[in-house]
Parts: sequence; C-alpha cells; structure tokens
Amino acid sequence: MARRADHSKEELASLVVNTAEELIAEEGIDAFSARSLSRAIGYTAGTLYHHFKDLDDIVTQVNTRTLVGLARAFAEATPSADPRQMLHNYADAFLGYITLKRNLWNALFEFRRKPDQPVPPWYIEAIASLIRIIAQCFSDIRPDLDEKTARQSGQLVFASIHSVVSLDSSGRLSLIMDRDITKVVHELVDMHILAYTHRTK
Amino acid sequence: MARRADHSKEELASLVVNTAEELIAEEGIDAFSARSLSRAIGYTAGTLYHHFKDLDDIVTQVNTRTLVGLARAFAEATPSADPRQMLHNYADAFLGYITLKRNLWNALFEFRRKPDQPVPPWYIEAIASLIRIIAQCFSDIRPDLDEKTARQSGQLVFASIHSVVSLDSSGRLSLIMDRDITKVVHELVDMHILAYTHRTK
DNA sequence: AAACTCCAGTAAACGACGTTCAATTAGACC
DNA sequence: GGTCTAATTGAACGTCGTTTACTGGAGTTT
Repeated sequence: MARRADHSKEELASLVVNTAEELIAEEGIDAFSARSLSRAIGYTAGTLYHHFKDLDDIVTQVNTRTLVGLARAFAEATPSADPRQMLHNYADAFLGYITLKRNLWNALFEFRRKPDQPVPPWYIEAIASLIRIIAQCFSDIRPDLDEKTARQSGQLVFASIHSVVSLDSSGRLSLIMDRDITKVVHELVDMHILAYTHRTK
Repeated sequence: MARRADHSKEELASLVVNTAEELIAEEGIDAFSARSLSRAIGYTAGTLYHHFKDLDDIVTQVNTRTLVGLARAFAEATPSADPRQMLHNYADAFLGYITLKRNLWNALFEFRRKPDQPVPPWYIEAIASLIRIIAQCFSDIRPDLDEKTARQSGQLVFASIHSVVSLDSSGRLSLIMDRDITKVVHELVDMHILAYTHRTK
C-alpha cells in the first residue's frame, strides 16, 4: 500500500480527482465507487475520507471541471456576426462537448447527492455565465426587447436543449421520438429564434 | 409472518404493486427498497422474487399505472375549441397531474434500470398516444402543414416540457433559472405555438 | 541517537442494498 | 394420514458509503 511519502497532501488530492475523472469518463458514474476509486489510486477507501468529506465532495470537484470545460468549449465556438448563426454554433459546441464527455456530462446531472445537500453556488454561476452568452445573441436579434426578456429566452433555450440532450444521454429520448439528437437540437434553436423574432412584448 | 392462506397469488401480486405505489408516492423512489416493501406487506424480501423477476419488474408496473393516470388526466383536460388554448389546457393537466404525483412521476424517469434493459414497448406507446393528442392541436393551428410536421412539433413540445418539469422535480431547475415552473411551462407552450404559427415549411 | 508526538493510512466493521437458495412448512390431493 | 407441491423463510453473498480503533513511519524534541 502507498505510504504518505509517496504523495504530498496536495498531490494526493489531485490524484484522487484526476483518477475519479478518468474512471467516470471511462466507466460511467454507475460503476464509480469509493472502493473502485481507492483501488485505482493504490490506497484504501478510508484514506479518501481523510482528504474529502465524502464521495459527493469528490464528484462535485469532477463536475466543476466538466462545467469549466463546457465554458471553454463555448468560448471556442466558431464565431459569427449573425446572432442566429451564432446560436447554432453554440449548440454545436455544446453537442460536440457532451459527445466527447458523455459520461462526465451525465455525472453532472445523474449523480444523486443526498437530500437537502445544497448545490454549490459556483455551479449556478458557471451555468449563469453560459446563459449570459446565449442571452446576448437574443439581444442582438431583437435589440428593442429588454434585457430581462433576452435572459429568460436564454434560460429557456438552455434548459430545453440541456434537457433533451439529457434524455438522449440516458437513452430515454427514444421514449418520445426516434430522431437524431443533433437535428432535434438545431430544430429547437430555430424554434426559439423564430418565436423570439416574432415576440410582441 | 404472513402465510400463503392470507393471499392468493393474484392478491399478493396486486398487494405488492399497490404497496409499492404507496411507498414510492409517500417516500420517493430513493427510500424504496426490496426490504422496505416486503416489510410493509408483512412478507420477507425473498417472497418478492417468487412473484416478480426483480425490483425493476415491480417498479415498471407502478410506472405503467402512472402513465395510464397521465393519459386519464389528459382525457379530462378542460376542453376548448381553440387549439392554442387547448395546448395550454393540456399543459395544465400535465402540471396538475405531476404536482399530485410528484414522487411517482420522478420514479418514471429517475429509477435506474440496469444497463441494456430495454424499455417496455407499451411505455413508448403510452407516450406516443399523448403526443398524438398534442400533435392534433398543432394540425388544427396550421392545417396547411403536413401531419409529420405537426407530430414533430408535438414531440418537441412534449420533450421540452417534460424535461423542464423533470429538472424542477429533481430540484435542478434552480441551477438554470429562478422562476415558477408553471409560468415557464406556459411560456414554452406559447413559444412553440408562436414558432409553429410562423413556420414557412 | 533515542524518545516522543502526530497523523496518514489501514483493516475491520456497520448497516444498508439487490438478489439467490437451501431448508422448511402449509395447503391440496389421494 | 400420507404424500406431493409450491409458497415462504432466513441466512448468505457480494456490493455499497461511511466510521473507527489501531498502526507505523515521519518529523521534532531532548
């Protein structure tokens, strides 16, 4: 078994989170456990609890990375002067990212934290910053509408797309429709653009 | 412990499903287990496996009831000659039903069946019949568009609303927005109507 | 260099989980 | 009453997250 000389406190902490990320990415959140993680890093399960509050703590750190990665994917989306096209480009960035990191993305929303456990605030802030980017496109489409309306549309399109993609990832989209997720997402984007374009207030 | 004289095979089967439904409705799917169920009916856990293949089997039967109940809620939605109003009425029926049966509704989508386990076909058919009802409203709004377009819009609005409601039920809608689910759902309906009304093809 | 303190890490345990199975036992039939 | 069958049990298996008493090596003090 590994001894403390092998890794400093910080090294071990990042070893744990890195390995957790790999395991979840490869095997999915269902196959992830305290014992499989500790086995993978060459320590026993108890050690994890000296460095992290619980498994939730570890998964949350992995999830944070996943969210940061999505923000980067957004930042690297193909630029376009047309806000409508830009919304589609963000959709492609989103689709590309979650396709690449399917299991990690699912972990973000499938991992069941124990009840009452509040969502860490930077989760919310990370998502809010993505929605701000989307809302800006809506503002560009109809500059006459106020900022709140654009933000709400951004939230709606984000929630809709996220949800449909989640359904797809968990294999349940086929309960509702037998169509390609990429097509569905872009159709949703078109739908939101069309509705926003024709809004009266 | 209960003996076989207490319940016939059929009585016991329905006792199991009834009790499972009650337990899930009251405590949520997370608190539901083979042992808690068997304790509630006065048998041991092993007995469950003589009458059902596994827990999945039992939960699936409960879920089927939930879907049937939703179909009834749709059928009992306030009628309206205006297809746009009717879509909102269906949305209200949906919201009312899942508010009433929150935990059962969550069980439908949160219960993790083991991998590769195919979704029972009548699940899909039950949902398809709901979507047909919605698609009819879209057909009435724009009779000039073909049936396939209406059906796809029906699927899209169903998926969007279902997803947003799921996010809300699992407490994760607040990750994205801080708004009342009823408002959001009706706004989504309006948006889909607006977009459908202005479709070009 | 020996003694001492401290704490990272271990192994074992706890109480849960889904599921299986040999043994028992109650009811049905002859 | 005896025999057969099938329902039911209780213990067991291997899993899970988490806690805990103990150990032994590293760093510090004498």
